[in-house]
Amino acid sequence: MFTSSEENYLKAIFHLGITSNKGVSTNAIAKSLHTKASSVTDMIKKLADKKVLVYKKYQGVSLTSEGKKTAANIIRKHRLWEVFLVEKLNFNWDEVHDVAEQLEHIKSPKLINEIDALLGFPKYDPHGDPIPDKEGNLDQIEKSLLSTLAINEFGICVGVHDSSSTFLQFLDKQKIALGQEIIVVEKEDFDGSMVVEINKNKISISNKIANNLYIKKSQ
Amino acid sequence: MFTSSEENYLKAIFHLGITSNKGVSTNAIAKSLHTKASSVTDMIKKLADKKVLVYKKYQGVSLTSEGKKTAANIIRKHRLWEVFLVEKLNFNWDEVHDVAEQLEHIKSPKLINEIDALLGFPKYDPHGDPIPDKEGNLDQIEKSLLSTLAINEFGICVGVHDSSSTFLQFLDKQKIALGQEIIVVEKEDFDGSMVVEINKNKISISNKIANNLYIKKSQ
DNA sequence: AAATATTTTTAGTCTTGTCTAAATTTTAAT
DNA sequence: ATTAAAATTTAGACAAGACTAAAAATATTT
Repeated sequence: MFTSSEENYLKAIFHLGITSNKGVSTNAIAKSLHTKASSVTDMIKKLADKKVLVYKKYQGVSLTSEGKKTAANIIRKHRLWEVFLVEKLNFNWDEVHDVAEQLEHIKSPKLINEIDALLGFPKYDPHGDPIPDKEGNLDQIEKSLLSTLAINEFGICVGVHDSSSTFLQFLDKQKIALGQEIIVVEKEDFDGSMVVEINKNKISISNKIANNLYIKKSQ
Repeated sequence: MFTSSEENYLKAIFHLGITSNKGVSTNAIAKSLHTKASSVTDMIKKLADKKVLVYKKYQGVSLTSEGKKTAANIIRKHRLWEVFLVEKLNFNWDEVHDVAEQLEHIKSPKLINEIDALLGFPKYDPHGDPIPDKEGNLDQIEKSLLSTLAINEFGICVGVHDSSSTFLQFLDKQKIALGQEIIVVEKEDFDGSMVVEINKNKISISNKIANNLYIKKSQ
């Protein structure tokens, strides 16, 4: 069994490990958890003893299959709770993260399985992120950042990269929601901004926004 | 804000304080939390500093109104989660305690208010215990232990004293549930056992059981 | 290739919450 | 009213998880 702190490390390392095929660096973990590198060194030694990751001094870490499974399970719980909060308890998608961060550490297999069933076994959370199955498998769908689309390309909004509440509230204000069709109308080379059509409205999107919105291209 | 550990102490002291009008003793708290008296002394000093209880060396403690409110709020959360688990997630009443013990420490006013609303603002938890309102008021209903009823007295099962899973499972096996009418048919002076009629069945009840089942007398 | 910068680790400290063992106070019994 | 017993507190220790500052290893520049 793992403490909440250990679980948070596993989750962070799992997320960081997806992008890089090399080991995850101490500093990267520290940054992601808003902690100090020395604290990370202490913790990864502990987790290496528990066989959930492999650690060679100065070489970063990578999760064992046991570690991956454990991490995926925490992410599964986090995302299922997020769906529950939005679907059953009238939370907005920008309000769920902090609460799910607490709920993901509750230890009760029956609890999370029943929540899963109550929700009808959802596959994606409110931000479009896939929910790992009980074995820890996580399906990666084909998606692209809005910023990579060319003029006249179109697709469906399927997720957000940054799920900070300011960004999500911005999307709400612009009436941009997951599942909506979006078409690139204009692109400005100068600042990377673009004009898109969504919901029959043309709106101007800054480069920063376009770098945070995932699109599933339709061909 | 309070740590989970502090919250557990407040809850324990609240429960112990209901029965005694004097201060709650260090040993009683230690026993209730399965901890040592010296640990309790440390913690109550800390809680006294936080103004949630008053403490005079060797004299035990009692909660301030602030402390009572905080404790009642934790108990409110615990009992609402228990209702949720039974009503929405197919938990049996003997399975809810440990999970609720974790869930009660989740910090999110919106979460618990929405759970309350989802459940239709219940007044009692699955064991018949009253749920405090948002201000921390807890209504005490008139109830008696089954063991205190005389022959031919009858009433409604409204709660359990001991809510250990073995006792609750025993009640399930005997088809005894809250809300059912119960009549005392025979009483045995020798061992305090009794025969009662419940659900058209006559069953024999040991003294230990009769001391753990609460009845609301009908007159 | 040497010098510099960055990253990582080590060593030592701190807080929270727990413990044991010993000392003190209160309560109960003779 | 002493003495014995029980309850409580103090003192000192420990584990978890964090920190700072300094040392060591790795990367990057020149």
